[in-house]
Amino acid sequence: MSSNSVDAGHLRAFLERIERLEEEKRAITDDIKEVFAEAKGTGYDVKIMRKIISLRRMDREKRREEEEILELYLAALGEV
Amino acid sequence: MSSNSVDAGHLRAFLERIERLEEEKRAITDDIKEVFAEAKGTGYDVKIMRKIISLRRMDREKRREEEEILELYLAALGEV
Amino acid sequence: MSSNSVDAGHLRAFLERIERLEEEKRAITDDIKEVFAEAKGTGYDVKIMRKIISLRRMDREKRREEEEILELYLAALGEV
Amino acid sequence: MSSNSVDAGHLRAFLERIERLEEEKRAITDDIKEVFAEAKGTGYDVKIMRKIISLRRMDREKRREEEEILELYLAALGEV
DNA sequence: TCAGATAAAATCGCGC
DNA sequence: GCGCGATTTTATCTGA
Repeated sequence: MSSNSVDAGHLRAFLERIERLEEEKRAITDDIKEVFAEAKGTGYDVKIMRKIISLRRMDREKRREEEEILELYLAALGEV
Repeated sequence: MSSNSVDAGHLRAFLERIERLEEEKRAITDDIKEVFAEAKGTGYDVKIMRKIISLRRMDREKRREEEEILELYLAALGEV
Repeated sequence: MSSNSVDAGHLRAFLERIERLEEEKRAITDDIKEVFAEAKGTGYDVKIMRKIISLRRMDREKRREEEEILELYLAALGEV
Repeated sequence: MSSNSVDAGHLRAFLERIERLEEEKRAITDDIKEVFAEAKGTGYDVKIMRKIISLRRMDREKRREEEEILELYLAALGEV
């Protein structure tokens, strides 16, 4: 940034957009907590649930990374 | 937890609710990043923006806590 | 911490141990950078190398998490 | 990179060197954590310790940079 | 109170 | 050489 003519009103708009989004994010975090609490109340083990979710996420990420490396390999072959 | 009669189909439903919420959360995180990127493109300094947001959040929390303590005082007065 | 009689010389010793370890860590980080640079000079694609390393690390972590969740399941069964 | 004649065995050697170094790095990270834990057990505040370490690092960097600029000045003088 | 999960900040390497 | 994106590191927060 090198100009001091930046529009402060514009900055304020950016800040408020971010703050609104952060509030939404916090609400979702709370929702997640509630679902865990509800599951726990139904008799499920939260720790196990977290592990399952973690493993499922790792599967997805692994698949994604494998696709990425495949593309990198193909791109490298294209350069041969 | 002491029963193994828990309903696996129900567990699956909980997991999927959580995963959906986590996805929404990630989407919002991305939105926030985008707003920062846009602000940066407009010439604002992201690091400074983060500081401002952090300070504003602290202000809000401080005000909230002050209101809470005021209510506590008022409640205590009511009991006099 | 509630005592002010903490031994400042002892604190200094802790700080120095940490600082020495951090220095060792930095040295290793530099070594890693050098190996990447050497590999790059030999004609390898650093991005692909990083992806391979990342995938291999994910494999190891996945295996570890699977063992952990197995133990959690066994522990849960023990409580039936 | 334009050749596909890269030696795969050589690549493997690079990857293993890096992975070994990363493991050493992780070990040191764990050592650092342990020292912090030990210090905490002795009654020190980890957060404050981190701040002190950070400040000391900044001091060292500042001094280093000042020396660098001094050398630059001296070199410039030598060219007069 | 503590470890473990999550989010934020700093750092680094790559491409233009 | 510099900004951008990815990775790593630090700090905060939550739950046991």
